Amino acid sequence: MPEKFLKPYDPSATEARIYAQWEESGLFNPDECVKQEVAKLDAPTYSIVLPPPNVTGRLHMGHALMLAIEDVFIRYKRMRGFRTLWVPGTDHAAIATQSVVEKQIKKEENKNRHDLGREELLKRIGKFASENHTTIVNQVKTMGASLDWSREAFTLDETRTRAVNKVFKNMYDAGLIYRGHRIVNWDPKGQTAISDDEVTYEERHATLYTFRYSKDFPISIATTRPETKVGDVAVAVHPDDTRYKKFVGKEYDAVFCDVPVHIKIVADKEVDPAFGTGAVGITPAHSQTDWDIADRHGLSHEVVVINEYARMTVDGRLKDKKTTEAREAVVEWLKSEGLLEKKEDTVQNIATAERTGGIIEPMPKMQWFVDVNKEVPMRGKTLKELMLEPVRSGAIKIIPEHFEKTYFHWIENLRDWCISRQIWYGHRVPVWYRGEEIAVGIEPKEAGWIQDEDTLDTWFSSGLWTFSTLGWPDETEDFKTYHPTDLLETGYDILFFWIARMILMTEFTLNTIPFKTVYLHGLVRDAAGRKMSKSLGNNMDPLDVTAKFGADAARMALVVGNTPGTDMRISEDKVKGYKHFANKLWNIARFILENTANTPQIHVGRRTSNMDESDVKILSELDALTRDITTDIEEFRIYMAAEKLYHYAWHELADKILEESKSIFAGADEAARASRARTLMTLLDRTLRLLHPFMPFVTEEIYQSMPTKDSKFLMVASWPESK
RNA sequence: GCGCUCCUAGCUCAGUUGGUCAGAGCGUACGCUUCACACGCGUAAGGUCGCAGGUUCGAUCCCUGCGGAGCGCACCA
Repeated sequence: MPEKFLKPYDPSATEARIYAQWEESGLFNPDECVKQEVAKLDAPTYSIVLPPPNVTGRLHMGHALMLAIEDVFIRYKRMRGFRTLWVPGTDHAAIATQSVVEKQIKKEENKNRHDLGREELLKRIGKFASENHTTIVNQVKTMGASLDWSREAFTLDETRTRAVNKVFKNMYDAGLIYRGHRIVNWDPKGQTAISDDEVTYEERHATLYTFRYSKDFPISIATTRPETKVGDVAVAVHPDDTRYKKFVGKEYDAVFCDVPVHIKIVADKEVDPAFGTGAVGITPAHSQTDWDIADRHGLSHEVVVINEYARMTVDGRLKDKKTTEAREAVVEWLKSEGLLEKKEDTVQNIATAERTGGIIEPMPKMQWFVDVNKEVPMRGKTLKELMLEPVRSGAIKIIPEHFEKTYFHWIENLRDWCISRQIWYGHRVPVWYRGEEIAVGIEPKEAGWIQDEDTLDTWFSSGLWTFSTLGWPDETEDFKTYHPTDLLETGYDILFFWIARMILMTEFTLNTIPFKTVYLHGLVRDAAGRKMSKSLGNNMDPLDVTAKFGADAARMALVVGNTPGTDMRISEDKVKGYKHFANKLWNIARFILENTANTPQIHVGRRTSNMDESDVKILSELDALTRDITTDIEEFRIYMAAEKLYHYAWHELADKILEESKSIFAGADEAARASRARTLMTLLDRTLRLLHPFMPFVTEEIYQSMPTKDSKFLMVASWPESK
C-alpha cells in the first residue's frame, strides 16, 4: 500500500498537483480526448459555456457554486464518453467595471472620467480588468473546474467584437434596431442611460403635496415631486369622474414658481380617481407614464426642466437648483402663495440604478433601441414571440420549471430595450456618421466619418455568448459541432438580463435555440441567511474556503441538498463536514487496499460462481445505487445524487460493509475472504467513479493507487454501467 | 395591482408522478485511547409535516380558503 495513505488526507498538498496534471494532459479539451482515444471521434457532444464572471473583482461563493454544478455535469458526461466541451471566459461588464474604476480614481486621485479622458480611462480599466482576470482564472482552477482553457474567450476581445458588430448590423438592417428620441432611465450618478432591467426599486418614505398651480386654476393635484410641475403641460382626470367632467378640454395659463405653464385638462382612463385628488399633473418629459398619456392626447414632449445632472433648467428661483433643493423651494413658494392644501406622508417606490445607486431621472434622450414588438423579417414573429416560443414549446427546458411562468410574465411586460450607454468601457456602437449619411457595422474607408460616441449595453454582447465563444461569425468547426449548447447553468437573478437576451439574440441571428436546458441555482447566503456582501463583511472567499478545507469539501457543501432555484445557506461548519468526508474516503481506501493487498488476481466486478452470498447481495445493491445516481444526474437532481453517495460511502460501505468485513478477514474461510476482497475492491472502484464528478481531487488521488486503474486518469475513466 | 415560491425534528433543509416518506446533515445528551479513520465509533432524545376545510379507500405530497415569510414584474401621479 502506498505510504501516502498512512497519513490523513491533505487536500492542500494534493489538489494543486492534480489539477496541474489534468491540465498538462490536455484532456479538458475534447479534441485531445479523441486524439488520446478516451472519446470516440463520432461520440455525441456535450457542451456548456461558462457564464463569464465579471472582471470587476474576485469570485464569490455564487461563482463557486456555479463552477461546482457545471463541473459535475461536465465530468459526468466526459466519463460517459461524450465529446465534452466547457468553454471558459470572462465578461467586461461595461457599467459595473467602469463604475468601480471610476470610484477608485475618484477616491485616490479625486478625478473624474473627463479629467482623465477617454483613452486614459480605458487604459486604466483595461489594466484593472486584466489583473482581475488573472485572479479569477486562478480561483476557477482552484475549484477543480475542468474547463478547456485553450478556448478561453472575453466578451470584449476581437472575435466577440466582430460578432457584436455583425449582429448589430443585421438587426439594424432588419429594422429591429432604431435610434430614437424617447424617454429613458437616466442615471445622473453614472451619467448614462440604462435599460429597464437595470433599474431597481427601493421603498422610501415621501411627502405627498396637494396644491393648485395658481389661485384661478380649478383643480387641485397631488404629487411627491412638486419641482417637476414646472414641466407640466396637462392635468389628466378619469373620463367618468363627475367632479372634473366639465373641465375636460379646457386650457389654462399660470405662472408656477416663476415659470409660465400652459395646462390642458384631458380625460384618460389610466388615472385612478381614488388616488390623491383624482387629478394628475402631466409632466411628459420626466415620467414614462406621463409621456404615454401625452402621446395619447397629442401633447408636447418638449418641455424639459431637468438636466443630466439632476438640476433644474428653468429660469427664475429654481434655476440650476438640484431637484431635491428645488422641491423645497417649490413647497416654500406654494406656502407663501397660499396654494398648498395638504401635506401627507406616503410610501413610494423610488427608481435607482442598480450599479451606481443613483436615483433615476427619467428624461427624453436620443438613444439606440431594440424593438421587441416589430415583426422580424422572414420570421413573421416579433422578438418577444421569438423569446416565448422555444420555452413554450419545450425546446428549452427551465429547471425549476416554475421559473418559466416568471419568464413569461416578464416578457409580457417587456418594452423596447435601450442598448446605448454613455460610458466609455465596452463595445462602441458600430455606427458612423458623415453629415446626413450613416454607416452601420463596418467603418467606411473614406475620410470624414465619425463614430457614435456611445457604447453598447454589456448584455448585448453577453447575449451572443453561446455562439460568439464558438467562433461565430466564422463558420468554425466548434460552432458547427457544439452549438446549440446542452446546458446553461446560472443564478436565477439573471434570468431576464441574460437568459432572455441569449434566447432573443440566438433566435434572431441563428434561427435556433442557444441551449436545451437552463439550470437555475439560487443565491448563496451566509449562515444567518443574509445575502453575502462587502458592506456586511460576511463574504466568504472561495480561495479561503478551499485553502482551509479543500475544493472537494467546498464543492460538496455547495451541491448537497441545494435544490435548483432555491437560496442556500453555507457556513464553515458545513464545509468542514465534507472535509471530514474526504478523509473518510481516504481511510476507506486505506482499509480496502490494506486488506486486499495479498489477494491474488482480483477481477473487479466480475461475478464468479464461488462468490459469497453476502457479496452477491452487496454488489446488487451497488448496482441499484449506480442506477439511482445515474438517473438522478440525468434528471438534474445532483443535489440528491451527492447526498446519496455521501450516505452510501459513509453509512453503508464504511459503517456496515467494512465493519462486517473485519470478521470475515479474521476468519478461516479462505473463499469467503477472497470473495469479500474482490467485492470491496469493486465497491471502492465504483464509489470513486460515481463520486468523481462531485469530489474530483480526492477520488483521482485514490484512483491513482488503485490496482483496478484502467485509464490514465479517473477523470476520463468510464462511468460505471449498471447491470 | 399581476405573478411566483416557501412554512416538515433545536438549526439548515431533502422528500423525484398521493400508499414502509415521517428523513438527512449539523447540533444536543450519554458512553467509547475497539489494530481504516477522534477529520473517529456506538447509543439516545424529537416533529399531530403553518391553520381550517375538501377530493380520495388513503394526503406532508392534489384542490379551496386563511395566516406568516420571501421574491419578481408593474406602479399612485
